[in-house]
Amino acid sequence: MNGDIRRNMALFPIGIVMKLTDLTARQIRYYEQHELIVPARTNGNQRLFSFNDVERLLEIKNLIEKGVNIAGIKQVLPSVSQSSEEATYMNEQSEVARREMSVKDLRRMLKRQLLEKRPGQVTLNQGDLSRFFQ
Amino acid sequence: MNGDIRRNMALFPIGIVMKLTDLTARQIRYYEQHELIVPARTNGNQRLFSFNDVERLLEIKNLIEKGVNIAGIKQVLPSVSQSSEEATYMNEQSEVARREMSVKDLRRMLKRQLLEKRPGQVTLNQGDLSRFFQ
DNA sequence: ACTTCATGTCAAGAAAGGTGACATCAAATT
DNA sequence: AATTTGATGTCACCTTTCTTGACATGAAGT
Repeated sequence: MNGDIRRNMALFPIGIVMKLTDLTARQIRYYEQHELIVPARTNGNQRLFSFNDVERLLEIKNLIEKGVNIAGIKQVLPSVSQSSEEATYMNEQSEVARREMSVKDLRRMLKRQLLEKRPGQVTLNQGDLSRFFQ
Repeated sequence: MNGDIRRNMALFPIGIVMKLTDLTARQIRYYEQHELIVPARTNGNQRLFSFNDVERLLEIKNLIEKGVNIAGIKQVLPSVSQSSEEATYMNEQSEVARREMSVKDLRRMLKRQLLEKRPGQVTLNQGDLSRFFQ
């Protein structure tokens, strides 16, 4: 949608996303169950979230806090983007991996940037991710 | 919004609207209480609904049936139009009343057109009102 | 006069949302 | 290889909100 492929790269396991969004794994899986979000999966079936996924989760959190129920969120948020469905699960064999930085390195770097700078509460707000894509 | 002043004319008391929308008075007042709709009032404080109000109620009904709660409807539907707030309560003294047809006559006519043609179920659906404004 | 409408309140059922806690097994990381 | 992290599933539970029905009383409309 954006043209920026990084936004759709499936990078984060659920543990990271928990910390980024301050949602419990229970909640995140609950929202997936109700089709508010469709994260990619690794070959081993573990969820991997993209930046877009994380932003969507932040929007969901936002609406929930406004009292909007699941059905309402489905009306408000654009239906689950096919971009998630065809999300790029970047493994070491992918074409992108052949460039300067491996996915592993990218994830490590982002993990540091996103989490380690803020001890204690690391909750992001909507828009906080945008600075990574200026 | 439309330029068609008739869409904002406060014409129908709650009883008519009940039949048009198949909502109970309870429900309609409930939606007003929660600021989903702001009908005009007569001098005697009774609600008077415009065509726009009725259409809005049909949309609300639609969303309710999809399971969207009040908070969600507020997100989905454009916030209550100021057109309702400054809704034209047409009484016999108003300028429009000086034209061919009095408001009383108009209401009688519409009542017949909208209700008497369909015995039993007279529930309208979204868009049904549009034929009055072609 | 008769019908319709307004406001307010009690009640209550139903669903929805959200969580916690386990248990078991598989995947990933180091 | 060992440790951590994640997946699925389930039972249970609580709390809240929604949403509506049903009355009662008094005023407005026709």
